[in-house]
Amino acid sequence: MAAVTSKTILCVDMDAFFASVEQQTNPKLRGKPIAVIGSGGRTVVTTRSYEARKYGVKTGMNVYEAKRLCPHIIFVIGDNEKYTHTCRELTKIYSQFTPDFEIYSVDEAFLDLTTTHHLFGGSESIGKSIKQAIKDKFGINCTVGIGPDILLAKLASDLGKPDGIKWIKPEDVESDLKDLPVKELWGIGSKIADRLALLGIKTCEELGRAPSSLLRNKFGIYGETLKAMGMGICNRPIQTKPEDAKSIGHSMTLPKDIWERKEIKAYLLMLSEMVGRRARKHRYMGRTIALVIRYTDFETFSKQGTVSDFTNDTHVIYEKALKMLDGIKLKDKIRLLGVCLSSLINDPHQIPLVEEERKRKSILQAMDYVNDKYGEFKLTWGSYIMQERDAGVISPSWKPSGVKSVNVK
DNA sequence: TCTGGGGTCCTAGGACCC
DNA sequence: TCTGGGGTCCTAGGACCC
Repeated sequence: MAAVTSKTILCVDMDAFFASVEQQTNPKLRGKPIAVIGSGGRTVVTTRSYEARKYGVKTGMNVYEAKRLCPHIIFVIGDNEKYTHTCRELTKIYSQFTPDFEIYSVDEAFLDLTTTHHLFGGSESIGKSIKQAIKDKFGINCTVGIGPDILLAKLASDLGKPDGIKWIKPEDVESDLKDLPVKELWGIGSKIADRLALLGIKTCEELGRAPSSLLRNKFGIYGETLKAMGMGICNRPIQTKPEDAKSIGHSMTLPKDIWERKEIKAYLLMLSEMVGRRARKHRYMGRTIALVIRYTDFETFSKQGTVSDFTNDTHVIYEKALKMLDGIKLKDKIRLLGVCLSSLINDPHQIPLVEEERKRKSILQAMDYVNDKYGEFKLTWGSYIMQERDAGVISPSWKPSGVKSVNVK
């Protein structure tokens, strides 16, 4: 392999982003254990402050469990506006240091400083400047990780948390990864970690030294990637231009489990409209439609089908979803319903976004991310879209009464 | 009193065609 | 007598991420 011209990647990861924003907005919350949750009745903890973490409160916990662990925890319903606004402002800070950055999610970004770090006194100096700028402007902390690739920059930010700055230099990769559990790496979850453990591989060093043939045999095409990851090598480039979406979907845990077909249909229509409307707004059409169902006992499955023509028409999506529902003999009450449109193409009837709006589109994606997180019907994806929604895009005539309870607040 | 939502990528198996 | 196999499309499900 040819000697790699080392890149310099910087990862900025907000510390407890939503919770920090809330604490900054409302001084009464500062220094206290808080958890940001959704507005629905069956919500979970999305972000918890560092004060709450001390009690063992974790992301994904339901509110009762969080309360049990931390009786004086304060729950705050998430406010997309605040987070998307902050995210948008953050990009202004990043762009001062490089044109090549990727908004990976609403609270995380990667900056490629390879060609610009020398202009600002080095990457560590940039990291400090960014941290300070964010602190000054928003009063919140972030952690900066620096590394020769995206995997290591991300790892560095994880290791540096909270409110830290950590640099994994090329010459330190080997020692930094030596005893690091593989689970710490971005892309290795609990299942893969378990399977690796069965092979006697627990640390990154062991992973990097494992025989390719073994990994390939056990993990297929991903085996090579895993081995490279163990050595701290990652070829994923910074995506400065957002890629086209592959799917657009919405799902919701219903306010209560339902069985009545009439009720199910009402939700399916609503979900189909949410999907169709988003596809139309972003100029996509698709021809694969999936219906997702979760029963009371959490058993979850999906059924998908293909329609002959690409569509983003609410009713085409709805009718297909309904047809697939007809093919299912429900064994229990339904807890969650979802509709997803995939096999997407750009809507040929619409003019694609011009090049100059690329960056803006990536910000949009980040905002989508927030709204995805609070994907309930009443929530918007960004301020400028809210107006249209407020204008009543969803006809109240077919809005099922049951949804109202979701919409409240 | 239970357990969110939106994505991407990968695999495996079947249908169908040449 | 015997038995093919590549390629593509499609569906279902799992793992991972924020």
